[in-house]
Amino acid sequence: MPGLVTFRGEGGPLLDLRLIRRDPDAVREALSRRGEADALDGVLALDAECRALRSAVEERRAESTRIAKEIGALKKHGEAVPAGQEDAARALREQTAAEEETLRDAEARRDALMLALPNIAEAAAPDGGEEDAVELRRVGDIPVFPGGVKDHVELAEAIGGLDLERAARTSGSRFAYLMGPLVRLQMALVSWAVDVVTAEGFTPVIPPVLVREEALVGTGFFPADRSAVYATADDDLFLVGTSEVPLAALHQDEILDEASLPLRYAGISSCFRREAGAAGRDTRGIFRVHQFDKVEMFSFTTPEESAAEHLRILGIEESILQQLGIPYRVVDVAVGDLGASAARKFDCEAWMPGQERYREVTSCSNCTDYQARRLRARTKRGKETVPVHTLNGTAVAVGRTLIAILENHQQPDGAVVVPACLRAYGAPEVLGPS
RNA sequence: GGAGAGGUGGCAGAGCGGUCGAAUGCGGCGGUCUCGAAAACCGUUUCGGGCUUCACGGUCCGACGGGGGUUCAAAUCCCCCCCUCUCCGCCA
Repeated sequence: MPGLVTFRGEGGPLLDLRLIRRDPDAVREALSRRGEADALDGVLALDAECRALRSAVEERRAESTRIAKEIGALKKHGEAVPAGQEDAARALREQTAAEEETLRDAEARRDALMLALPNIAEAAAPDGGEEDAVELRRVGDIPVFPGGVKDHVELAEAIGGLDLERAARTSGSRFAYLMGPLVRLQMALVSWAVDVVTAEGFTPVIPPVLVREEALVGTGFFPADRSAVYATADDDLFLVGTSEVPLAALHQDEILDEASLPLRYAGISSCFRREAGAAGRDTRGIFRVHQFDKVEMFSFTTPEESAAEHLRILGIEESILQQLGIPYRVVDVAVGDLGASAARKFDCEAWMPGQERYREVTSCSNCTDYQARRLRARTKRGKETVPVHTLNGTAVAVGRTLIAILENHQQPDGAVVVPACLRAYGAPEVLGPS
């Protein structure tokens, strides 16, 4: 496909530069909620510099073209070129080259700053940091275990489904061998989830999990979260932490027909995370591991539809947890805890009896036009070309969902009753200790 | 991995140093004709950015896979990279 493009020379708008110019105070205030207000003034100063330089450079280029055309016309008609005209043109060009260098440099610095700015949060998103997420609701009854609670490691090992020690020997900490009955359970879970989201209009996709840097920049993981991503040693490829990355990049550099929106995809993939900076946290079991599998929903919508799509995705996530019989709560994540690309994020946290608290199992974000700008995924609005909106949400994060199933549905004898919806997909009714 | 051929507008496909953002065909859009439609005919149809405008618009710059170079002048010449295709090798 010859239309496949690598990188655009002159680059598209990132955070809407025009919006920044028109109303810098509003943007500054929005960014200050995320502690990034200062970065804006650097951008504004550089932008003014870039525009002044660009005007000057373009005038010179116009002059150069004019002279070149004159010379061309003369030569074409066999007439003599006035003495010194070519020398003058050369001198002008050399002058311009120096200015172009300055312009390129200024624009590169401006773009580097722009690339580091996070998205502007929705006004309704709560202020604050990690502790300031607002609980929206709790659904499902928390199970009680008079005879005592086992956590997922005990339960999984007892049924021959997990080997952590050998995984550590093979690959280090935060890896697992998932085995036997848990493999069957995972496969059922994935197949079922794919059916559920397919019924909701999401096209299943198995995407590449190794991607170029551009896809990670485009989705906002770079430069902000670079340390979380595995890089390959001999190739310029990176292992994705979520299929959101290749799904977003699916329509990179495209102008989508508005009538085709929303476009909905469900990525099925392994996910890889370095978990740098998480040392010592959640070290037990498979709650926080370097590799896990996930079914991920991803939507491209018009700007008007994204907020509704966000709630729709959240609804699907909740429906999945309800069908699995997992008690959960929904939280509205505070601005300071959003990823760079998100304008609003809802997490579903499942009750984990082994930890006696709610922990994140799914998450859905509205990235508005942030990723679309970076990836140049657009649609036509009359004569205008506008960025689309992108959203992503977890259908099933397999590892954490397995934990929630095991721990919530455990029996006094250590057996686990499998949710009914999975039985048609090849899961046994009960996982019994061997 | 080795050898070769290529990458041009939504698609097909010319152009191979000057007035080319780019012939032609198809498709799309608008119109004429028609009760309506088809056909025919006429017109129109890329993207990004700067300046200017309340706006409609105007004007200039850039882009022929990406980046760099040669030249007064590059889609056209040179170098590097990316991608596609064919053959060979290897492989699930």
